[in-house]
Amino acid sequence: MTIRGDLELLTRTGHLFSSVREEFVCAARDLDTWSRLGARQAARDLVRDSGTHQIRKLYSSAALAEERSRGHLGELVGRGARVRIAATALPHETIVIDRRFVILAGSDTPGGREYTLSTAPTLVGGVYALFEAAWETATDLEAFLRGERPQLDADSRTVLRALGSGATDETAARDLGMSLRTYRRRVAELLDTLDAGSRFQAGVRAGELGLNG
Amino acid sequence: MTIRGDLELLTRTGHLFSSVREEFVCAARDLDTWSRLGARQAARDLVRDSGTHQIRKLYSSAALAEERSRGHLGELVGRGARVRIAATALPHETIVIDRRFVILAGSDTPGGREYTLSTAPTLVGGVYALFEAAWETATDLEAFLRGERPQLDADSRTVLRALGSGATDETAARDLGMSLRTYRRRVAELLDTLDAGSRFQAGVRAGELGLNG
DNA sequence: GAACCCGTGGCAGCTTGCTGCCATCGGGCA
DNA sequence: TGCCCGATGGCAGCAAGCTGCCACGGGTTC
Repeated sequence: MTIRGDLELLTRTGHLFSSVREEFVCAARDLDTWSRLGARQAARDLVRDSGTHQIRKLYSSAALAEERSRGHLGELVGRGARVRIAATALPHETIVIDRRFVILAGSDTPGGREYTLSTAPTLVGGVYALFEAAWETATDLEAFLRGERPQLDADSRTVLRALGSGATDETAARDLGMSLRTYRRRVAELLDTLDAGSRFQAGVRAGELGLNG
Repeated sequence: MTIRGDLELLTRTGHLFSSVREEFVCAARDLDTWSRLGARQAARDLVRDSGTHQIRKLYSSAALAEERSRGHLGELVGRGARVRIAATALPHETIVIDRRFVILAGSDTPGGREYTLSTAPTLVGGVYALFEAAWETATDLEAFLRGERPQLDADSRTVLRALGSGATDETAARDLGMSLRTYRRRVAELLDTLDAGSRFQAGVRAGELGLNG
């Protein structure tokens, strides 16, 4: 079933949100959608009486950009929801309720954003399975905030990858098209920001922070 | 569009598989489905002329249970496909082609397995985004196979900890009460068993395998 | 233009890491 | 005892990594 526009979404699916029995899972890029709908309050209510059901929310790191959003997420966690942060963009909002309904958000169009609501078990199951897989390996909000990765620039990331490849400085520098001296400067800077006393230690840190790809 | 049974699936979607232009992604528990369809050969053909498009396959670790399957996966990789292993079960097979079609498999029913084929952009986009998230954090087949931790003896673990502490070889050797030469032998052995080409890489591996603390 | 800052890269000298070679030591074994 | 074997450690030489110094080029500022 296709739904066009936020208003229709609210009227058509509003009752679903208050009928959650066991589980409410949601994947999204950030918290904009619901704030735009003014549905933040509804979500809050949803969480409030969540004694009976489980709430899981998976966001991209973009959700942490604004201070306001961070506060809201913290509040959610405080009320019993589980929040995790995924490494990818999650451009399409996805909601699965009780493994019975799935709501997928499309892209913005002139006529308003398009949503798809479905109860087909195949569809719900497939989406749920993928959500599960993404959820399983995402990092907990708390851990993510604690881990506050020292955010490296693109340059450092390349160096990191080169280091991880096991190449010597010489070949790595050549591959990256920079001089040996500069490459080593980069490495030194990297060790510095990672607060590592040796390359080995830096490797461990890099691994911990999941800076590899 | 709902499809009931494997036969119908083949006739209805066969042409899609040969029309892949850019990308073919697939998430599944294991390789049974396609072998059951005798479609293994078709998949092989698909990969063969994959010069133009990209193939990504995400499986649960169940796909590695059988020797035969492992061989098939290796073959896939050899032909240019990228294979990763997810931590979850992935009970529902999912295929996305060129970000235009999505095929979802349901559960077995008396009348045959049920499949859903859709081209709705919202749906395809949503599924694709979730796939992307799951993919991003899954581990590469190669890394997964290698990851069977090489179980180190107590000695190596001490060395590992010393390395992780960031100390130089000299101080580390002194602390461990062994000669510099021996310490370095240990380190060399360690790099060998970790299959690392540099200390940095060894650090990453050690982190991956959680051999710290 | 002159003065300046900043990132880069070459050079040099030093430290650290790596490894082949050989001497040594201690433990089994005939 | 004499022999073998594996582990150890010293040594030496080389490779790799580290860093201070200075020069060059491209911006910016005055």
